Amino acid sequence: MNAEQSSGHSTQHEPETYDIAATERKWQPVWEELQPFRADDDSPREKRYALTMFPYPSGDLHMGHAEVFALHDVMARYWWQRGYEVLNPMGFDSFGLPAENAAIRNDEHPDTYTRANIARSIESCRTYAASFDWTRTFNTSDPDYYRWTQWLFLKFHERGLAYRKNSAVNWCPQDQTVLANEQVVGGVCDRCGAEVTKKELTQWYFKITDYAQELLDGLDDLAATWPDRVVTAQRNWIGRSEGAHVDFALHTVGGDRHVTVYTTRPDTLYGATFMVIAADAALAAEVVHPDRAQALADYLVEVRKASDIDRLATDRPKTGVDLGITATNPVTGEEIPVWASDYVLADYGTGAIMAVPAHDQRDLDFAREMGLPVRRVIDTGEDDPEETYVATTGNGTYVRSGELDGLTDKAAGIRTIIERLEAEGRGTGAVNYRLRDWLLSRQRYWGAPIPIVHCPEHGEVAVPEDQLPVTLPMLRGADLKPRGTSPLGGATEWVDTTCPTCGGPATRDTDTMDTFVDSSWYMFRFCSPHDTDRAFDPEKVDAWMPCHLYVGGVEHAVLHLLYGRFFTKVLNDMGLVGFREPWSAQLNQGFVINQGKKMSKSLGNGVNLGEQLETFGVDAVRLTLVFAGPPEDDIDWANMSPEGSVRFLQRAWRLSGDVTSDPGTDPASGDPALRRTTARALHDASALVESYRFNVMVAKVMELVNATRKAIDSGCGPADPAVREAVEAVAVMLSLVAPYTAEEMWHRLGHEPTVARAGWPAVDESLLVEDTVTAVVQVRGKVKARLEVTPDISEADLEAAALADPGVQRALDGGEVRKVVVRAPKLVNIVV
RNA sequence: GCGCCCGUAGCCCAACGGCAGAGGCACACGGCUUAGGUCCGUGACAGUGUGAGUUCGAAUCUCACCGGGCGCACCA
Repeated sequence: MNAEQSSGHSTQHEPETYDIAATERKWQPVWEELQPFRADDDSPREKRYALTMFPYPSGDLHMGHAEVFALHDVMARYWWQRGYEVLNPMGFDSFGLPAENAAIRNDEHPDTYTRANIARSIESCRTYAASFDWTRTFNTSDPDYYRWTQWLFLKFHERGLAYRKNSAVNWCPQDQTVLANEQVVGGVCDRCGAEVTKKELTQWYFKITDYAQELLDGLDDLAATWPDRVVTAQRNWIGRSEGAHVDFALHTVGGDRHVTVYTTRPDTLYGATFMVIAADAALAAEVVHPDRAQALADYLVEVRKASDIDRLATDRPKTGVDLGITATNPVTGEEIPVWASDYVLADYGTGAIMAVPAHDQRDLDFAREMGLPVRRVIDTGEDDPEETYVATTGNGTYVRSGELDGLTDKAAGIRTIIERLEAEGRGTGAVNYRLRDWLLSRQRYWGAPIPIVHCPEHGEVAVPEDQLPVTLPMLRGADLKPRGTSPLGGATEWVDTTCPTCGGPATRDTDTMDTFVDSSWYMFRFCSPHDTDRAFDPEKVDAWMPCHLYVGGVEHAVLHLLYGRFFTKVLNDMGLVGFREPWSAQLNQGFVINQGKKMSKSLGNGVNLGEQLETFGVDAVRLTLVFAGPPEDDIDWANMSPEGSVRFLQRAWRLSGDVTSDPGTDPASGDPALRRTTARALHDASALVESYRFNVMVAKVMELVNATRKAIDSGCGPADPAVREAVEAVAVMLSLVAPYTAEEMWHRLGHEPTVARAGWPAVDESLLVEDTVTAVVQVRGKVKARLEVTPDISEADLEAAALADPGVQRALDGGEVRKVVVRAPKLVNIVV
């Protein structure tokens, strides 16, 4: 569809043709003028905060953006129509690697690329008619924003929640920077897919583990309004387990010492026949017998060669070295050998385990490999693991377990052992989490500098708040090339500074923050985006938040969504916000795919959004995406029909030209049947939007359009007030999905812009009550008759009517009626 | 290996335990048209992946299996 074609084909039969391109051009400037979606902090209306994950500014929008913005916009626009004051902001997560890499390639500054892309993105969004409040926009790479990112870092630092430690960290050789655990998926870099290696480095961390239990508990409430998969992913990621810390006496050459292990099965302590220490834990090197030190060192070399991918392979044979020392099993008093292996992780639990080969498959595999003893202490009725090499983990009767012998209850066994250990001072019940602290420093340029100065005298010194922001030095092109250390280190003038405490020479921290830090608090900033005195205005934040709906991709299930929750809890502890969860409800959209596969350059199956918009228009593309199916489902563009969407929009548009009654006509005297259809459509559409069934909502509008067409052509006629009522309802409902068409319809109906703020028509409840209802009569569950009855018919009357029906009588065929189930006024089922 | 979600017409998808079809695409036929479809109308097409069970009644609840998708997975 384009303008030339339509005007060229105007005929006396179709004098009016809907010119999509012209309509888009017509209303855009009008909306710019009206600014119908500017959120007013002081509005007396009830507030709604509709947030969609702000994007990295990649330039033109693509199909994925188009989908999420279309879905999100349905809810934002619906809330406006229902009379809420809606905050629907948009900004850009504009720090990050793509801009930096582009700057290296093009020998420029990342900001140049970033700003150009942001301008294009905003333009695309405006054409797309997303109902964002552009007066609140910001970019996380602007000093006005990252100054507050730095301020928050300092607040965390004050509270001991930002700290530095040395440890083996994830290193992406491609991006030349460290990564948080959350950014490593299956051993590869989440961003670039390169195989992640380990590196021993001193890095900054946020102490998210302090909030592990609360992050977990909060999910119980969110489970009702968040997608299951996100809640599950976060639960898994936090990975709470219950068990015990058990102390073992370790006999080393240098003397005895205690080592604590973490176990979820303290009840199997009698079956612990050896101990394993993580090979890369400092402890292993400390306790190893001198004769075995070389073997351990050799082994470590081997271990470090193995990539995460190798390490994650579950069928990988167990390896390890005997440390040449023994430990005392605290309940049996036995001396058991101590080994080092890479199947024990240094940074989980205590980095050391008690091995119970009979009841843990990993320990059994290791015992088998090394020829270590296996002792069954729970008889589950299955074959002995010692013979089958299959560890038994189920319930059974304790054997060879001292005071536990004869017990059959696992919980009781665990309780008994913990009580004994606690009484003897050899252990205690313990809870452990899989969640690790959040590694936030990055060795790249395009991020917020960490506002810390390192002083030879005073160590880590916070940059005073009044000296924020610590702005990035001007580096460009080759200066930004990754060298394994932060590019900021090369800016010596910037690095060399004075200690805020003593005034002596000192150096700035040269790492920048993970961009996930920027996005962990942006939802607060939107509430007072131009505040120059503070990160956000607590009063405004409490007025708008928590967000009533957060729409975005499920790929952030444990990254952004966990970090943002963590920040919110800390800010609440600091007294800056009045709530502990930032997003009350969440919706994940699916992907737009093509021909069954993810769109990609290599497959050559990409769909260009710009071309689709050019060909079908903004409204039709939006409509297609919303109508395609449930929002969470993937959309295969190859199965979609934007042509059909165009046709429907024209069909709807045409209705607006057929209405002959005047604006403001009282619909009360209108055709009752059409009025009921309209009322029903509005009523159903509300419920459907509120439950995110946007595709079904669109179907309801289509139904109303069809009914109205019929009423005009072969029913009450175009002059009937019910027709105007119906078409106006179509325009308002359509404004959630197809804003241009809806506006044009509204205009043709004789109204002033904008339909987007016209308000949801009030539904006359009496019109929702049907005069008659079709009652179904079943015999043996099969439909045998339909009766038109009043909605308030009594069960007895309905039963009598059903039994009197000739068709039913025939079906009964004289058989004996054993039971009659009546569900007035809809159904009767006769059991013979 | 463990857990979760999903299988309805040629296709995309609807259906408080109660008439399997709301809507759309594609298709066929008719109308309007010099013609076309971006118009109007009509129609055909599934018995709900398979097998059991619960129930007066199952697409819907339960179990098993088949097929597809997702998450977790050496975390002691």
